[in-house]
Amino acid sequence: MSTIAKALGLLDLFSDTRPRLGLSDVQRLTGRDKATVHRHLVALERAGFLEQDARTRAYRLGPALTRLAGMRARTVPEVEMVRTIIDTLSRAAGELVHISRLQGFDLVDVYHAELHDHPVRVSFDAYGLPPLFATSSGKAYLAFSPGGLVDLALADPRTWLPGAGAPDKADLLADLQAIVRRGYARNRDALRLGVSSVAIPVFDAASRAVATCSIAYPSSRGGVEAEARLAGLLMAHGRDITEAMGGTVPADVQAIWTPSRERAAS
Amino acid sequence: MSTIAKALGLLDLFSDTRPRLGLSDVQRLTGRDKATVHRHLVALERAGFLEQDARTRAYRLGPALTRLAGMRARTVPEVEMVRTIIDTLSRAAGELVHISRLQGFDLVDVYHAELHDHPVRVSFDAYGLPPLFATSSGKAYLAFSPGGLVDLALADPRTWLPGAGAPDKADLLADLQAIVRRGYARNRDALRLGVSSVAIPVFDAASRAVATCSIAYPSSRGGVEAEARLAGLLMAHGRDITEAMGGTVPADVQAIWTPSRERAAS
DNA sequence: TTCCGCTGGTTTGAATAGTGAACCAGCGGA
DNA sequence: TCCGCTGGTTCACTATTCAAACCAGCGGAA
Repeated sequence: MSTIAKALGLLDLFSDTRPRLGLSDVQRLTGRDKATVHRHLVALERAGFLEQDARTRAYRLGPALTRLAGMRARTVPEVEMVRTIIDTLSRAAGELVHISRLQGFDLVDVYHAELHDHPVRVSFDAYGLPPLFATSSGKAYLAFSPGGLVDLALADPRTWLPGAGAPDKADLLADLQAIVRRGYARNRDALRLGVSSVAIPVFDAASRAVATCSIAYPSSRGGVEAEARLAGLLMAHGRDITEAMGGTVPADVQAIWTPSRERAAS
Repeated sequence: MSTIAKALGLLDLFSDTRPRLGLSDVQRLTGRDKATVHRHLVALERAGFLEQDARTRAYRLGPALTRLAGMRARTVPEVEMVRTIIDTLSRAAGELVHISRLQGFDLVDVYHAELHDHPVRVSFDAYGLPPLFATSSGKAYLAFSPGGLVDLALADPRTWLPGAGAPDKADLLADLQAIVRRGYARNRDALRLGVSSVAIPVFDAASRAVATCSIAYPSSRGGVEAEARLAGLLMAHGRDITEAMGGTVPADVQAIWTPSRERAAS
């Protein structure tokens, strides 16, 4: 493991629930040497990736991150293009919409939008790297990926529902087939009670699923009709999203996403 | 110079005008060894701080930055984010600097600093909620906001100068246009006799004005030169302030804030 | 007060990483 | 075919990391 990876890994220790860490905290969490950890923290602080509270000496995420993230949002067209679509979608859905990319079996947030003012909203820890099988996004991804991937994913404990062990393969495959037929994946209260979601895959230029777009909503807000409405919204924009990211939706998927009367009209 | 500093320094090579860099570009810009640079780039990419275009093999800023910046925005109070900048600014200006956020048409204090020891100083009532048109901050905000907002503000008596009635719209619009051209708003003895101030807007991620940063000083302390010095100071830090709060300065405003010789140099 | 256990931070020689000149392969143009 | 560029890799040499001991400061308990 490279020094750089180790140092950057320290940034991942910070989370919504743990926003401030002291030297000893970091040392305990990583199990690494204290002297080294300290030098890394200082290096990160010098570069502006962390900043240190003058009083408590605790470290927190630094301003350089904001600066660079802003630059990325302005200069990386993928983000720019996806942003307008997701914003529109969030407004239309009235819920939290987010788009995540897959790195290994981790779902990492590319962009999310919450442009509405429901008093009750899903407060989503968009940056939590949830297990694949615990999310509609993860299932949407697997459903539209080559079969071998499911076995790989099943072999990795990090993809399992917390405290639930490996999912049953037969059940899972049936589930994934249903998703393909339906055109979208769904979740009700799986990862967190009271939170439901629907998700569709996003494809790359070679029509491989590489990312997902999902809408999360409070289960209290709706049953079957709400799900149908939100899933319909997602599928209606599915092609736009994939194309904004430079990809192509496979014809068979597009056929499911396009209601038959529209297909007849076009 | 540590390995970490070198690697993180690579991220600073990316800019709005240079968003995509190949290995050779980075090597040339840094003057460092190609093998090392390559290893650093790969490490950054693995951590998600960069991503590589599959086709051109060029690197660009990665999604981890968005993820971490979002976390920072949620976990670090905005006061903390701007504090160091405002403190520095106050020391450099030798005057009272404050940053206010707009809630409706009220300017509410986010943070202020007065790190100097002039015997004569502007004593500021941070909780006074002064009327919008009576402050340089208010005018800075309106000048850089969509036109419709002016009419809304004019319709609200709470924004008027105390005891003065509604401002004349034509005068006001001319005033606001001058502010946009100048890059900052100013006030002399408007709200309180003997108190002058200069102000610039602070923008959010969508480049909308959402707050202001101003410097208040005793009118006795200076005329045109003092104003020019303080306004210059403000504009020089304008981008830092906006970015510290997670926002983006619109290109046209940045062009006014950046002296032409600096623009030529970069 | 004195002790204790914690905190952040620094120093030491032995082990382990990172470094950089030279190298390779691929591509587009003359 | 050659050239100059690109991104990427290899292997002696060297700088960094490791582990442990150390320091100073703080807050609570005896």
